[in-house]
Amino acid sequence: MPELPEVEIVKKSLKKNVKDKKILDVIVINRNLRFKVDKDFEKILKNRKIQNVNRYAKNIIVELNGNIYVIIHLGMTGTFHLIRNNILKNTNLSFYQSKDLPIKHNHIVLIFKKFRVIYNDPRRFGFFKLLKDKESFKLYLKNIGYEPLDKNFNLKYLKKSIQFRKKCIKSILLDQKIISGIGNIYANEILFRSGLNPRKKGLKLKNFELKYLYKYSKLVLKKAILKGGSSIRDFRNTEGAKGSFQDNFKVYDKDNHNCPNKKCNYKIKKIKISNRSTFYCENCQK
DNA sequence: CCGTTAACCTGAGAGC
DNA sequence: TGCTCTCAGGTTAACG
Repeated sequence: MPELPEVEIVKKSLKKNVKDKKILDVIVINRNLRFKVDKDFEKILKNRKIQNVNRYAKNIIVELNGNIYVIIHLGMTGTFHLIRNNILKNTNLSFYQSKDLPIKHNHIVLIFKKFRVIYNDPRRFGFFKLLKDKESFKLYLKNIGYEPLDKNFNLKYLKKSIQFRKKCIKSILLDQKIISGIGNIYANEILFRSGLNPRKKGLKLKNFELKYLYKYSKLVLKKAILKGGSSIRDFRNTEGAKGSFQDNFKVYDKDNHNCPNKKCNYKIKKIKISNRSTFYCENCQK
């Protein structure tokens, strides 16, 4: 479920706890995630030191000594739990789940000296991808479109990736190969703020509309990160802080609510675009 | 090459 | 209670 802002929060919590720590052991309980966990995953990670934890779009990048990279994607329901030795109370690293370690769907356990980190994922849409050299890591990133917070994400990039496409702008925003990091919530929110109808075709967008898209995709994601992400269910990060961007939703899950634009008396509509729920105001978004 | 659809999974909640 | 149906913050193989 997490999109760029939520993955950023998870990454920060993870980084704070595991950077410069050595992985003493690895247990894979279930290899059948979106991609099968590599056969030598345990062997390669064991006794390696975590040099850094980064993020690009919705991918968490764990950098280990010896040019080993682990790309972690949380899919729809992936969460991390950090459990300190000899302390019964669990510390949750994740969004969207209870503070306690779930009983079912724990798939991967990383054991450190003073704690262990457990990956839980009921639907198993997430993955752990092992990349064994810098080249394959670079290649992996190359196949992802720029995220709105990337310095290369600019008007020129938007023009060349949007203005010739027949598909609708919402599908473009959700296509990680074109623009990465945006998911269903933020696509809806960005389009409302940009005054763009989600069904509008990419090639119909005018330059001034691309400028709005540029502005609001950055702005919405940044603000969501500042607010600690969005959440519909309970969650805590390691500081016990809650995300609150859900209070700033203007259209997502607001069908039949009044349009937030005070000068408008229309109701927010709910439609489906390529099987994803889409919320918009037909008066404010042209 | 392009765009759309079905499929991958489990669990929560609504309606009966 | 329990059954069936729909929906969920994601991605991608397969198809036309």
